[in-house]
Amino acid sequence: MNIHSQPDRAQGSRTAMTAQPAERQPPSDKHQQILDAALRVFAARGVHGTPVPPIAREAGVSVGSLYRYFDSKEALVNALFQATKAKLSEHLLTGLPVARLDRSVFDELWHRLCTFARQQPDAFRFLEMQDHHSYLDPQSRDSEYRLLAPLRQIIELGQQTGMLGTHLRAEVAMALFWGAFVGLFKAERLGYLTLSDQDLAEARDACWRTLSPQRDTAPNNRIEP
Amino acid sequence: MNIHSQPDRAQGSRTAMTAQPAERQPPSDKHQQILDAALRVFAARGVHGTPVPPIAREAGVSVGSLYRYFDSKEALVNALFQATKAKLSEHLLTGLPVARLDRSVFDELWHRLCTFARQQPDAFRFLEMQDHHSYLDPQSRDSEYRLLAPLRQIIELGQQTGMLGTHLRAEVAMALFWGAFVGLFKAERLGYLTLSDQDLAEARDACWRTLSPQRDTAPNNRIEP
Amino acid sequence: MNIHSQPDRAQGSRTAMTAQPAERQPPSDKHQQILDAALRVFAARGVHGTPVPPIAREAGVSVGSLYRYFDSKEALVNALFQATKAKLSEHLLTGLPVARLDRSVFDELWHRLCTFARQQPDAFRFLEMQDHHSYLDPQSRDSEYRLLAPLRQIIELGQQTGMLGTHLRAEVAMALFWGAFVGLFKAERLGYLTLSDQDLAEARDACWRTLSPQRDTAPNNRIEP
Amino acid sequence: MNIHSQPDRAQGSRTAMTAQPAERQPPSDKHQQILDAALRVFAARGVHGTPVPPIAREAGVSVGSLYRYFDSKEALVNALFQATKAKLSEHLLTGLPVARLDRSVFDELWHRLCTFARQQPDAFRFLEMQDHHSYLDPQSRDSEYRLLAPLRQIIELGQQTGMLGTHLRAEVAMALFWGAFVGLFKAERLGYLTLSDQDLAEARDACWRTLSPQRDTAPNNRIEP
DNA sequence: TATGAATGAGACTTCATTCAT
DNA sequence: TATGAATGAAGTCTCATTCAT
Repeated sequence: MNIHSQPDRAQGSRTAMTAQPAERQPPSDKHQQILDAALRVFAARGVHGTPVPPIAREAGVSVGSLYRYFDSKEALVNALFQATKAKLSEHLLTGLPVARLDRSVFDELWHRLCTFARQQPDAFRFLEMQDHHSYLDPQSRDSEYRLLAPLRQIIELGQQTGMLGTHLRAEVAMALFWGAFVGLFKAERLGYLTLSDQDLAEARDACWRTLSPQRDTAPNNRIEP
Repeated sequence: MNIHSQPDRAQGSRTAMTAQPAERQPPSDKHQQILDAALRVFAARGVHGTPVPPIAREAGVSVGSLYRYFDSKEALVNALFQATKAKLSEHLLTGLPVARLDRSVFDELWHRLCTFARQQPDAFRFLEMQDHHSYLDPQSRDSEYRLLAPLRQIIELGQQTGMLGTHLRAEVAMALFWGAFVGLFKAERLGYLTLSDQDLAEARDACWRTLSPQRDTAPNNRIEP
Repeated sequence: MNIHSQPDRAQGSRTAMTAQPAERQPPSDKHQQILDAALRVFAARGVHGTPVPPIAREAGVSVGSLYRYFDSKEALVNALFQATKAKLSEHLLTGLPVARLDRSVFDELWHRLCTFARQQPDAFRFLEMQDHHSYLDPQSRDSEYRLLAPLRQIIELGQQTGMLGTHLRAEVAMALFWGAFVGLFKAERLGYLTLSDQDLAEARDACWRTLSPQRDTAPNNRIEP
Repeated sequence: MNIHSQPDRAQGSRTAMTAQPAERQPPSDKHQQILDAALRVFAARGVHGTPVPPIAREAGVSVGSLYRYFDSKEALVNALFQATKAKLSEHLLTGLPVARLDRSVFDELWHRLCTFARQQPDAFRFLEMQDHHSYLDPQSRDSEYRLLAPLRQIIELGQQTGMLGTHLRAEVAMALFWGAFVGLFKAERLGYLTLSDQDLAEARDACWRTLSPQRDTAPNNRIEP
């Protein structure tokens, strides 16, 4: 059983939608070239820090052409955001066995996260950026959700099947887990550490422990001010 | 043993002060007014997305005055970054007993993180932003380190005294923990969940479990693709 | 016989005029301090290149005080221009025997020009500047004339008494002479040469020769293009 | 022997060109249009006194376009300074016979100076301005020298061949001569006189007399103060 | 269709002048 | 009267977008 039971249809319907007026060629060569170039320069210099001409230059097209494929810089950013989220979503979820969330599925998920962060650092960095809110449209914000929702479902499933503990609400568990993973690679990018394979394995095990059923609960004995 | 001294009183008095007449800091120090205003607008709209005039307006001063207090917008951002980092640093570490990192100290630290994120959401959000690298000067980057270094020392101390497990390198443990906490409040800010006190307590316990000594290690049995 | 037959009266009347409303003290201490300071900084950095605060600082007064003595920066520049022109005028003409323009009077005039350029280089440089037209008022332009007119009269007198040649109209003679002198010190200021006393004496003699009665006139035999 | 070649034809054609349709340079080269416009407005209002938008307007381009052709206002001023100095240099020196500096060559040089000052008054005025030092780069200062050096060589040659007197060091002679010429046209621009052809011829003869070998030297008998 | 020069609104910053103290 | 912090109009420059070629 796959999370994305019909991944191709979803992709197909999006294609059909934008192909209507024959004025945009979605998977055209240049379209993709521009997205790829934009990802590179945005990851390097940020969205606000990058004028349009360098994007076009990096893509090997003229500025005028870029505007034939995207209505505006903002439209380009949103398209890129959604495409990149979709790429991550696909990378993480396609073919992931989710009948039950056991340790092997978790390890697989972790592995996929790591390969994405390692192999597509620009994409990972771009998605991480937080000055997005000023130009992301509702649809883009939605694409954020389209990635997180399946992950939360997996966690809920794990809790229902007893593979994960119920000491955390699923949303909270996911926020912690996702934040921990992002924090790991952010720390590496900022130069605070270098992640060896062993580090990643140990981090994975620690995260699993966090999510798995508890054997004890330490009492809250915070120092009262 | 205290790192600094009297955190709560300082915090308390600041809170009381802001409740005074005009809802804003008293006009004692225009420098501070501008920093406060900048924090609000930067948190709301990002640094690149905020022109200087709105900052001045929010601070209740003219643009010219703003430039009397800060050489440039970039200088303002850096000053704000350092001041905010210092505020967080002070909030977290002042008076924190660090002779040994036991559960009670950890809970206190967690509590302080939560009160900071709750009481000063703009500061928390501003520090989280990731498009900083394009304008932060070396001194500002340094201030990042001045917060993280003590935290890492605490973790190392915990590992040496056996209160924390050694299954994670201290840097990795800190990156995971910090990322998890940030992820929690980021998820709330983005509207993915609402954090109850119980959620926070459960998350705290889960994080402690992650860091505390392990009783077992699950074998890596990832599905090979 | 003096050129300025009643120098004091002219000065006196100007004083009386501005002393009327008792709101400007013309020869007051600060008034003069500001003029002196303005001359220094204008000579060094140009009028447009100098903001008002540095002038006040150089004068040892506050900006507010400066504006009590001068209505505006433009008014200050005009007052300075007129005062400096008057200073030069006085330096050159006061007590100069002009019953007849013979060689000794010419030499005296040259000597005075040189001492002014040497002893008050800021004043000389300031008067030389040519971006004046954008802020000089008619009265200031007039002060230019008040210096040149007596000089032209001297030349005319010299021509009438036969001490100078009549091969040049008086205005033309004066423009040539004045330009030559200015060119000399401008070249030195720009670093193209260093003027020794002998250079100045030789230049003086050359200028005298130019103005004195001709013994021959070379025919115009320019190459026709 | 010629320094360069065919000055008059180049000059003539340029003159003819400007008489074409639109009163302004043909729009062949926007770079040149901007330089021409800048020369006009700078000559009229000074460099510091002229904002960028009027330059663009005078050139018939937008401000943004101006910045496509010149990195900054300062870069524009420097480019203009160098181009104008080169134009003057070419106008004066191209094809000038300099095997020996005799009267005919001197008259030719004078004629060229006059045509330049008459036909390109803006260029002449712009070069004369003295608030240049605050924005001219080393290369521009160098271009000043590239004009003066050949002139000084000509004077030195004239002194060596006995056509000019040796009573003045070459640098001094040149400073006097150049200053005298500048003073002449500056006086006309300021409205102190109007130069007829005869005035110019007489001034030319007077300058030649100043430079040519002396027959006598008057003793210095300045009045001692 | 593709190009990239041109546009001009709007960004950051300066500075002549004012005015509360 | 003296001060200098405050003001905001105006300056220099950038960049998302358009359009003639």
